[in-house]
Amino acid sequence: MYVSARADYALRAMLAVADAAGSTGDGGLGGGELVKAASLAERQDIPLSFLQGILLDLRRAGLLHSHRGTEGGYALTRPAGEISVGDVLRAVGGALTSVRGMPADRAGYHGVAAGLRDVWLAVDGAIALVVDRTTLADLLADHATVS
Amino acid sequence: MYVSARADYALRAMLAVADAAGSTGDGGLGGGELVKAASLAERQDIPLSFLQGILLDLRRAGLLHSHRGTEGGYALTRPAGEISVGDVLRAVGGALTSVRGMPADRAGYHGVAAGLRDVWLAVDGAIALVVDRTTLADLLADHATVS
DNA sequence: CACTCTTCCTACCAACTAAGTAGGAATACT
DNA sequence: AGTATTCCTACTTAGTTGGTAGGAAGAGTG
Repeated sequence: MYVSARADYALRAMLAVADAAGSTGDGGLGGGELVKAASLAERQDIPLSFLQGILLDLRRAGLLHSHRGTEGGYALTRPAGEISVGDVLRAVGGALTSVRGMPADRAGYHGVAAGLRDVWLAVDGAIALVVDRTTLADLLADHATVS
Repeated sequence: MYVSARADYALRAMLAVADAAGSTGDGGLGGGELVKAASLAERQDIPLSFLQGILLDLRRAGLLHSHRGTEGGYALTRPAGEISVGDVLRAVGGALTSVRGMPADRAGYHGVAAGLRDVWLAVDGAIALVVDRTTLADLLADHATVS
């Protein structure tokens, strides 16, 4: 699996939004506090103008909602426990597994190589199992126990 | 997971070599019949000069041995049942999972994103489980039952 | 209305990688 | 000597990734 900078930044930004909302006392139920892009960029060391494009993707995917103006910013549309890592990856990245740039399920093998398609599908399923089971809340909880 | 053209071709070529050796009656035990690069390229629709570089990688990784000259070609160094898909992928591709071009195990997260590293390691493990369990012989057997 | 702050959106640039090509040197057999 | 094949290096080309710039549109304030 290749995790692009875009996908990496997207996850870090989502975690930072979830953390900011959760730390204000609403129990991480989402939708509360608005966080500004500039604040996210600074807290996770992400180039601001690059981050803005990523946040736009996340909003279009329905994971964030935003508000403009002086008191504007971003917030989760759902509780952190209902947003999985896979949701975020698919919002910015497309397919989890790709073969030569194409999604794994249309490979076009012939002859003796026909079985390879099933291997890629099995890999895709195994990845999905991990990333769909892990939620943002899980990751935040890990962090809390460490610090 | 991203499967590059190189990795894809490598697997198809290995399968074609294994098949050619197996169909000569030695039971697929490897090391027998030599197959020419040109024959592999034609049977699996791979650009010949590109394939030659890939075969070189596979030989350097110890999966193939080669012989030059008029009756030259390539053959497996081990039986097809002892070569896994993961062996081939690692021979041509490097790490199975990478984050922004770096191997998954050195990510450098801080703050609230610290838990991400464990996610990537879990993904890497899940992929490895699939590709290390599947051997070339498994894939050839699948093909045999279909055709 | 005028002003400020923020998200929104498009276009663009530089660097890198992947995919494929070309041409020849080394080796093996006849 | 000659031929066939692997071996190896350098190169080209096209696409993607990571990142920047500059403004338009909306939201609040006096």
